[in-house]
Amino acid sequence: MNPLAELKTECEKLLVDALEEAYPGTELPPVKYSEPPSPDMGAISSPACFQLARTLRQAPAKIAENLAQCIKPEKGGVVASAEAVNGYINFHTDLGGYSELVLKAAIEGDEGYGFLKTGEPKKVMVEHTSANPNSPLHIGNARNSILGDSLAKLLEKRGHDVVRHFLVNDMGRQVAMATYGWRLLGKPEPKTPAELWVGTIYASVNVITELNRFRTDLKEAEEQGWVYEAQEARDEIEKYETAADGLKNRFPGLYESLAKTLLGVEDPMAEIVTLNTAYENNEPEAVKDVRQVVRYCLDGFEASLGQLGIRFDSFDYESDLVWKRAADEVLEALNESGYVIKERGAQILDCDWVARDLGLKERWGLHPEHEIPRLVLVRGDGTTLYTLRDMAYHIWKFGFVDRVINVIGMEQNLAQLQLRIALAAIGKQWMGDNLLHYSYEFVKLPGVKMSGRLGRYVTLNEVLDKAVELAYMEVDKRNPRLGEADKKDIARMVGFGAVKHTLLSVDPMKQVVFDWERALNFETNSAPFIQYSHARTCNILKRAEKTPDPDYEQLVDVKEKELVNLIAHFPEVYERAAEELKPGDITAYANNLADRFSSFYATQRVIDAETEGLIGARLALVDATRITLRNSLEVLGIEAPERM
RNA sequence: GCGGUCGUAGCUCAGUGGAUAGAGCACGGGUCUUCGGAACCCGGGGUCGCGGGUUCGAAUCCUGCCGACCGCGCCA
Repeated sequence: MNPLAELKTECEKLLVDALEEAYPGTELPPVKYSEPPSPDMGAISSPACFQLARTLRQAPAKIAENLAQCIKPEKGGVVASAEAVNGYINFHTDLGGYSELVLKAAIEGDEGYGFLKTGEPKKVMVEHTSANPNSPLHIGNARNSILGDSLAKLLEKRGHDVVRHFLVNDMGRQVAMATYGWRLLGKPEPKTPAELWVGTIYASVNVITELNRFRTDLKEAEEQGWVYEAQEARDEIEKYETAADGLKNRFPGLYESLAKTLLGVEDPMAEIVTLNTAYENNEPEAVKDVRQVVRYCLDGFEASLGQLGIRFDSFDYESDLVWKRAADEVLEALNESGYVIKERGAQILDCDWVARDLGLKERWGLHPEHEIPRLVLVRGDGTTLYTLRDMAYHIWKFGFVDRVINVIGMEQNLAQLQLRIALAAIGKQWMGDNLLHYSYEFVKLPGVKMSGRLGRYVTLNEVLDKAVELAYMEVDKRNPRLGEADKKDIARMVGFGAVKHTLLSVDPMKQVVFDWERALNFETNSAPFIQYSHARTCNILKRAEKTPDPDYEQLVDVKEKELVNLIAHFPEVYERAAEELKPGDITAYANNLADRFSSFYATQRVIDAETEGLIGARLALVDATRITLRNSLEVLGIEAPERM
């Protein structure tokens, strides 16, 4: 299952024995192994001599020499020899034995190859996407969805029991605004795509009311002769007018129709607040309308993400928590904790006090001097704020899972920290300990930031459509005789793969500027490149008419050794990626493997190799590559076509 | 002001204490009598933001500074 681990164990034993012989009584430092720059220098190497240099008071190179001389590989093992180079001890593997061990592990492991199981399986919830249900998913939300789903897959393969949840933020003003606009239009049936249509209504209402507001401001400023204020208003008006132009192009007549209707409304914001309050109070008419608008959006989300194979186990409505008065108990517990301050009728949690009192700063690795801002729980007028509901939501989550991973943008860093502190304040520190905010940076458009309020975004659907269209042209060009259904199927896999790979291969903490060219790149260092390599492996295997007994000793070429080494590393690469929640490690690995395979493919013949034994061995190598590429793609949520 | 994140080739990015800092794109030059050219091979191109420190060894850890972004709501 893990051939590399077997190799390491053997090296470890040889090192310990050699050390005892060369330097009796010396302890081998904790194991770390690295790969030599070239497979010609060995399959694996130990830098232990650098660590030993201090205690033994000798140069690392000298120690390595002495140690290497004492290393006596056993017969039947996979280590053939060891040599000292620059202070490293490089282990060479037995020509046939190691290749056989690795390739058999991959081929026999097949669909399970590399997915090392955890010793402590847990119930884990991954909450991701949770986009406001009043605008379409854009490429920024997509980063969240794709990361979240990949995390879920990584954890599942590790043996955890994973559920995927989506929090429906239906209590906000934004949703009320969208619903209000929909009512103004006479509650029409949505145009498609429905979520873009709803998003346009929402942004239009927002832009129109803001424009009206700033125009009034401007008029007043001009009358009063306030130069600065007037200029400020003019700048805002310009910004919103630009947004309005964009919106007018989306659904003909929609913006104009809303603008006309809103002209007759004296205070639209007041009406939106009224609708929001009615919804909060569970009034049937409001519930019916708001839920309808939310439904339009969620159906769209499910359709877009469903294409990508991303699905949820549950959609949790914030309003349900409100109607159940779930926050009441939480507030009571907080008040009993003694950490709550009252100020002009408001109730405020002193987060810094909690953190100091419970030693959370040290426990969670926060700056000890840093004062954590306090958190208002209840307003002066007695109404509650979001955090209370969020606490109730998380207590509910922890009712059936051991660990929660929230995939949420980094702008919520403080809010998520305060949430954990608040949970600790009411004696639920274990929840704080097991709540991970998986933070990521937003996606920028060249020059501007995306904004739902202004209706300014590149939608996920747009990106997917364009990617698939491009992929189709590519497939059609290369494989014109393929059936139409097959072409479409392949184009879908390739196009979606390209988009996913682009978003997964960049560190989540890095801001990315959305770039069509990069997202739709099909060349080396992309999903299509990996998929293409996979298709090639399949093709070779399909064309092989016979599968002679492999003679692994004939795999002597550097390119073959590189491939064997890479395949051997997959279990550990996966394990690390799953433990550290870094899908990017897998994209890098898969690229590397595909790259090395392409290089092998260019120079080594497989099905008409020189000898029968070599044909068999290379077929095994190709098969193991195929399996490893496919398994890598699987945890990334990218499909592996057998031809393209 | 305080806190967080980021700063690596012209561009987009890998690289969380080990050997000569790597890919792709772009640029220049090559490879097909071929299991699929979405390919392969070669080349130019780097003060790893700047300065100090820790270490046998630092892009990586610590510290100061500079720059970009985010946060510090009785919003959600």
